Amino acid sequence: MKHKTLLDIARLAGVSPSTVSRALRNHPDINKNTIKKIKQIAARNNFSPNPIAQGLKTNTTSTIGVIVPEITHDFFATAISGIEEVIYKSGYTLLLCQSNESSERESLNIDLLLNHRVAGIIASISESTLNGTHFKKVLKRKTPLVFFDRVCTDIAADKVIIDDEKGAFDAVSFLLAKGYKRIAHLKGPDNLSNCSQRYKGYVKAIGKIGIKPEKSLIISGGMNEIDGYNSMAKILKMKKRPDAIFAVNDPVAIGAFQKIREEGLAIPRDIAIVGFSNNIITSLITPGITTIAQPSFEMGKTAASVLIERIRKGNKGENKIIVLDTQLIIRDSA
Amino acid sequence: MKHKTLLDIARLAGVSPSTVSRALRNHPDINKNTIKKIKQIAARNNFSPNPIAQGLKTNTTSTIGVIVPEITHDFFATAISGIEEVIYKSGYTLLLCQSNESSERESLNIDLLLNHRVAGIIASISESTLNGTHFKKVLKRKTPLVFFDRVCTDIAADKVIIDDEKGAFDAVSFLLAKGYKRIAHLKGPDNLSNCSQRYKGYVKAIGKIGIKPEKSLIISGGMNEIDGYNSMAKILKMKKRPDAIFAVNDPVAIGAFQKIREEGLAIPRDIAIVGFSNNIITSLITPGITTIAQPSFEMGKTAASVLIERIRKGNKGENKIIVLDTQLIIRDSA
DNA sequence: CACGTCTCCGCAAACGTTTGCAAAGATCTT
DNA sequence: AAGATCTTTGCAAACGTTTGCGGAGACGTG
Repeated sequence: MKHKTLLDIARLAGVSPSTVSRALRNHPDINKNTIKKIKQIAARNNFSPNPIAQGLKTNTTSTIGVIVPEITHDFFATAISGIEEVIYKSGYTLLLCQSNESSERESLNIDLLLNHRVAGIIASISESTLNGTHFKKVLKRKTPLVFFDRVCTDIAADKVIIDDEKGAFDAVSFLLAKGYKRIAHLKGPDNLSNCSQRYKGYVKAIGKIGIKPEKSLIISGGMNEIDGYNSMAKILKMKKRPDAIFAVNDPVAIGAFQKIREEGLAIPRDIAIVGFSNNIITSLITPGITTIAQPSFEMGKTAASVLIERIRKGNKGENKIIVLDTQLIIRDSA
Repeated sequence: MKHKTLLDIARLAGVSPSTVSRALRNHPDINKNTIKKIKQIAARNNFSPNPIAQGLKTNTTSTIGVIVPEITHDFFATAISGIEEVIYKSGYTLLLCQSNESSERESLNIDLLLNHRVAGIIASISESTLNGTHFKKVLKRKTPLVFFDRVCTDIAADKVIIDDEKGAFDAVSFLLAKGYKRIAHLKGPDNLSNCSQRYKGYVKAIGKIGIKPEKSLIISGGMNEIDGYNSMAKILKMKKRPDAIFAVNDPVAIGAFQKIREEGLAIPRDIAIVGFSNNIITSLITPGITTIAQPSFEMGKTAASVLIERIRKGNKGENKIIVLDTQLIIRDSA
């Protein structure tokens, strides 16, 4: 069965294609009755205009491109879910790309999306993205762009983030209040803005009580479980172990958790741990991991809303930075 | 900056647009040297043909539509990741839809994808999809279609599944071998083929040692944690409790797990539990949950490969049913 | 030399929309 | 009654490709 075209509807209604085109979009030039008649006929034939032809004519589509490092991360999966919800309601569709934490792949994804004439792009940058040169292409094409969570600081675009520094500060302050003295930090890559912010929060919190951060207690690594596992292994080999761990995110905390358990140590008795993100899993393991709740679904939703607003306004206006709230979730790991 | 067009390249090369079009696709009618020259010029101007114009002309796109019940499910997230991997490598892009377990939404998603002239569709049906009438539209449009995991039995399409009956049989047999006598089953919706298959496997396993399944030990519910939690609550109220639980999937197992823990019971001492899918989480909680490993990433990859093969062959040929292997993963919950 | 056969390329139509412009008829103004 | 203005519609070009067909020139053949 073939799709009906504007011309088919025009013939059925006894008018010209241009009238149908205008009628379906409630153009004020068209008579109210004509509009009603045409809409009826269109509905009866369940016609909807070919988005490809529309795209060709208008040089834009109703598709929104999304680039995330990895779909399988709990945080990104639920953020995408939030994005999908508002995009869907607004009549857009979602073109999904995965950078696999590779900057080159990210750049190719951008080319792909621009080539597809997406109406806008929502992105969270990869671990290996050191600067935003490839995002400049997006700006050049005047394609609306919004970052969420992992943002590019050198690119002028809307940004939806959380107060990572404050979250980290809260987490570490909590540990300090509990009486822990030597707190290690499993740090993420420096080029990721949120990681360096979390690091700042860590430094600030321990600085507040007059301690200087010990170099040896700061272990840099990636954002995955395996990274937490490896960093923890290093820590456990130290002669003077820390009594608590602040992990840059939950997967890293989980990795550390596993290593600690493997060594037969008890949490929090031998070593305490707090994470960041409030992935579901932190509530299911024993002991539950104290963490910072990050509104992932909400972040996806607002990123999408902000983007759509920008699209509707013709990509005009100041760049917004929206900061969402975090919350300390206390469980038994500290 | 505007996108370059075929015409721009044609002018630069001093040939007609048709020649450029053919040259870029290595049409045999075009002289080898001309091809080389045109390709050079195209590359230098980093031109790539406008997919929208191509789509209009050829009435198909290089986009593949994916419909899943929920992106946030571990299983679907990793399956999507697998899909993305092969789609990307093959030069296609991924249009993602979420049915939110709603059959109507699923139907709308199908309309959307067909309207967008996707090259093919990969789907896993929703919990509330009782029959495949809305998938008939896909067949009518002759759009290639492949189901994975949750398939529509009444629709002629390629299918990528696992042997759910065997998986369930293995899981329950394992419990029986361990000496458990009264095994309850937290069952999924009957309309989901894989759920009814798992149920069959359960019945078969306990039938094999001469026991008849007790009606009261079979609790129907959904596929989420909350369903497992609620079903478990019912079970714990029974006067004569089962000594083991076989859950239709891991989220349900986790829900049951939480309820059991809340009641202060011990796993597996008071009650044993086995799940299905091998979500990461089952390995992280204590005790680890015995489950059936389901190759989610692999399923996504093969679904995509099968679809692309079908697209390339012009949607011809027999419908394939590909059954992937499962594996019993023994942990401490039984 | 006349003809057929290849090789290579361009013309122009087509895909299904959108939109500037013109124009026909209706209504108003003086 | 004759313009002027407003309302409503249609014409035709355009968006950037693809593709059937035709044709110009090169080459071979008898």
